[in-house]
Amino acid sequence: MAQSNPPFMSGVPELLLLRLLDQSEMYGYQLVRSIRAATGEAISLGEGVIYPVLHSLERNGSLKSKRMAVSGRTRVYYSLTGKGRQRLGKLQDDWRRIQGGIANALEVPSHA
Amino acid sequence: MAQSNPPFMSGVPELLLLRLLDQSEMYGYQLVRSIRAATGEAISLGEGVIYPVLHSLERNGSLKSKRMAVSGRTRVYYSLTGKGRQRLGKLQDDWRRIQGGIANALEVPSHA
DNA sequence: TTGACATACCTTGTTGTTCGAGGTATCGTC
DNA sequence: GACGATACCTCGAACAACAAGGTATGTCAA
Repeated sequence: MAQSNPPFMSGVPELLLLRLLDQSEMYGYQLVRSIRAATGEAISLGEGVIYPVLHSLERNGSLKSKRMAVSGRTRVYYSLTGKGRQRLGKLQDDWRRIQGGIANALEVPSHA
Repeated sequence: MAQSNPPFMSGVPELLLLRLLDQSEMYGYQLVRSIRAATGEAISLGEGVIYPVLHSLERNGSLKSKRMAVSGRTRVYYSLTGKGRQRLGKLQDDWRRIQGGIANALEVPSHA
């Protein structure tokens, strides 16, 4: 990971993408902005992250895409497949487990 | 990351180590078990993760160590330095930001 | 006494994946 | 006709988590 955003980001782009696309189909450039909005500006992912993840998700059958021309520009809309929904479910479970585990570890009375 | 355990683990070993060592000094092998306990069995890190992180944290001045012989075996006890406490603070902030951002994204009324 | 298991330390190589920087092209507008 | 926004894309670097493997000592039971 060439982080510039701090750590804790592994798996996050995939989770966010699947989650947003489960709500409505979207195209890449739109997802870049939606992620900022959906996370309350807490997380910002560049196009250099979004597109590769989108492609690999499509390659492994979690997403399907359709190209559409909108006022001269081409957009590639992505939506979830059954496999994608399954993958989303698994990632959400994993996330909750890790998140809960860390919450446990952090909530213990502080040393200071 | 060679994940086999699921994703979402980047930065987590460092955070957990610093957090536990902020509460009391401990040695590596003990930390392996403490992490399982502190996270309610949600997170389990092998020695192959713990020791390298411990070493790199010591190298960069976040931890200091002292060797102690206990009933024939050598233990290396680690404790936080000022820099380590600072690092812990930063990581906790980062974690809370990411965690909050994802919570936002996930809590939106589900599609289904 | 030997075998197994827990304790306790360690290193190596693989592998994925995030990220910034860079690249193309169209549209609107000033 | 230049600029910024829209919209797609690729490449290489850096990092770090992980499994597997390696050493050695203590304890306990068969």
